[in-house]
Amino acid sequence: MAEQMKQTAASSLAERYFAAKHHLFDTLYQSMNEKQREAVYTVNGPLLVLAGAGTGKTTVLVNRIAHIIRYGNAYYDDTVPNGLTEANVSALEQSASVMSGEELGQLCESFSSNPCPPWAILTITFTNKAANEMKERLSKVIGEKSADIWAGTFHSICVRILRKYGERIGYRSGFTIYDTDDVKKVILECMKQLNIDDKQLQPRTVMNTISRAKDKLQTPEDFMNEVGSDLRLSQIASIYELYQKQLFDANALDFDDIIMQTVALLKAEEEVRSYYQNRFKYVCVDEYQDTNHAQFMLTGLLSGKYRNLMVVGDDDQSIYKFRGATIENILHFDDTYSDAHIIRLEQNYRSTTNILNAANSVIRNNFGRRGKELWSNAGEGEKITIRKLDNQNEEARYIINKIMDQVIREKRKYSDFAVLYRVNAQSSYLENIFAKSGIPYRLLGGTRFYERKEVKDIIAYLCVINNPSDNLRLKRIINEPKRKIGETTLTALENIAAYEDVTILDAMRNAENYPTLAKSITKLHDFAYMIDALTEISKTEKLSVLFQRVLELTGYMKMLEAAGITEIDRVQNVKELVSNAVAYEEANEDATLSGFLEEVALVSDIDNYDENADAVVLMTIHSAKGLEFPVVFLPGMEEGLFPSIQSAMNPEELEEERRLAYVAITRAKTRLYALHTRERLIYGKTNFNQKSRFLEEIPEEYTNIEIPKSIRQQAAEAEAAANGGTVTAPGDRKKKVTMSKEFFRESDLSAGVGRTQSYDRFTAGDVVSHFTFGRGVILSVREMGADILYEIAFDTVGTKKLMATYAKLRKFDE
DNA sequence: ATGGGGCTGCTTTTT
DNA sequence: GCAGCCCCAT
Repeated sequence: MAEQMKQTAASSLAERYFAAKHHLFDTLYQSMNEKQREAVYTVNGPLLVLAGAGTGKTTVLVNRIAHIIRYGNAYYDDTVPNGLTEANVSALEQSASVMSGEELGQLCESFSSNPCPPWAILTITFTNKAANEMKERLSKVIGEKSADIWAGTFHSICVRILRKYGERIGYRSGFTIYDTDDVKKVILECMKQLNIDDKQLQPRTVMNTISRAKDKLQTPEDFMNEVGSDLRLSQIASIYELYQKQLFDANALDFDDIIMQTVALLKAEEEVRSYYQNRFKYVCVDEYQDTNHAQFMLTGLLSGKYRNLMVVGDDDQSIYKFRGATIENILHFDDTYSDAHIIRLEQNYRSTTNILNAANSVIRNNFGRRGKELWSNAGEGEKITIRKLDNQNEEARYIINKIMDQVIREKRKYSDFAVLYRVNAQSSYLENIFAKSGIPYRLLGGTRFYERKEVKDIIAYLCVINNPSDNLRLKRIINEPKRKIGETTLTALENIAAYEDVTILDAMRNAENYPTLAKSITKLHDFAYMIDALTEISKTEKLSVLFQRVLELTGYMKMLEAAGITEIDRVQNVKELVSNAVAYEEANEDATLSGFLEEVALVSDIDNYDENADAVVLMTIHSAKGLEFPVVFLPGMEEGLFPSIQSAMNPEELEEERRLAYVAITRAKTRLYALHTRERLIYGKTNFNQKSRFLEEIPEEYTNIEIPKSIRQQAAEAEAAANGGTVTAPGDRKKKVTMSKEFFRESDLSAGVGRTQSYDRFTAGDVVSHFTFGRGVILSVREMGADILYEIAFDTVGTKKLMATYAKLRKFDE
């Protein structure tokens, strides 16, 4: 009897101890909601976090990692300390309300259970930007220790593994990474060799098919066995085989190889596998909805020993199916990991309820979801503006007017605004009009920096220096600048190289031994020796010195400079490349050529997007994933464009488009404009598109459909206000428009920004000052309709062409 | 070997 | 609309 009493007392003491412990942790993380905390505490075993847009998943990831390092499995640990007394427990119970955050943190350390060193944690993200953000936030929370955490993209982590152990599956160090451009060239070459007509079988299709095969970890043999008697597929299979051989011979990997070969390495080499499996006690994967099968296998392998695998994703934001992402990874995570814990984050901290309700109503039309409804207590907010414009230029002007209006009236920053569109092709007209407006903007996407010819050329030189087998890159630069080494000589070189089983560069060094090269011996020797000399320099000198020498010795800079003004942009780009190399050198103590080339191969434009720059940002919806903006414009919400014409037939693709629409809507915090036009010029054709079905899916209660005033109405107003000035709408028809006394107004068809009643006229040579660009000198003046196009050399931003009505120039006075 | 001119064909999203 | 390709003339 007495024994029993004692036990009850002990267990209730233990219960109180656990309750107090939990309460202390809950207080420590009181800025988070219950679900978020649950995710932080759940450190052991497979964990799936379904995190809707804006639900604070990065916060969860960062805090969970910090928690693992400091406290381990403290929260769910069920051991009761020895000699627990009533006094201990009451002390704990009272601590939460009296302690500071720091003291609480200290106290909680006493509950630690298997805390984990930072080097045993791996976090995988999708973009470098996300990886950097993760590292930054981690270093804020846990300080220096964060440097030891492995945080990177799938590709950067795999490259790191391959650099270390790739030799075990036949890759030499210093391997090259081929981008889509390179891949296409190799594919075309393979097709030519195999006598497959590139008109009957599109290289694009071949590339995609091979890429999908690699996502599924299919080797050329696997693929060959699977295709059966299908002619097209067996053609692709033979291309795949040859392609893979060519890449391997060039010591090169494409993007898909980086993942696939790492998986192959981990599967084949027990020693390597157990090295990483022992090392990584905790593995976290962000954006899990965008992973493919190979990446699924990879995370499974890396976390294989401890099985502490956390994946975070949102099935509703899966928008990369087209490049092999399988939403099944997230939909079936709990099939594979039957003991998986699942947590849903549904409280949104980003947007107003009107925006969220609109997003929810759109995504609800998709089947095959895990089901999730975002909510927020940010208040109802403004309704979504839906507006029809006449054409894409009016649409762009509408956007500019709204931005200028809100910058002036609401004191918003330019960086509060984002213009998000479906296809990059939309960027050109937007950019044109933005450029004229004088509004600072940044355009992401389009031709990327590292895809520019001159940049790729210089990189190609460095690749050849780094990897002499890289024949593709060698061919790119062998005659750039012109060295009079043409098609004939090159073919001869390739034949010799293949026959002798040496590199093209070797064949060049030994040119004198081959009659077919007789005419070019000196030219070939010169080139090979130049590469040799640069290779020597690369071994002893710093990266920045190597860069200078490459520009000099190859004659590349001279070639650009000789071309004069027409190539001035290219000179700039090359210089920017050099400064990137210098920056890389400064940021990395052990800066190597391989390392730099690797970074170059794996960065994207979005990684360089600087959130601090005060500029409107223009980009595709895909690039905007993970970002948020107070005000978002969605131009081109039209059938045929969004959803795109090619998805209309296919229900699955249509669902992906709808998810993309969901991503687009949920980028906005407080204000959203969805725009569509009567006619649209795109890809050189004018289309008359219906309003997008996604807009029809938003209930009226959340939207405000703006009706433009009719032209007649405007004319009447103009009559009434006799003090108005005459302006001409860009493009055409003179009409009278009232100019308001206000700084500017939005008038529906004319749409101009800052059309003051009159503006000064300048002539070439005048010194002017601009709202954002500052001081500049007028270079040229051109009448354009009723407007004037000024070319102005600004002190800070270089030469720009601005329309007088938008630029709002003032005479410069000291 | 090179450079220009004209033509075709392709345009969804990108680590 | 435009990039990249091919063919032809130098």
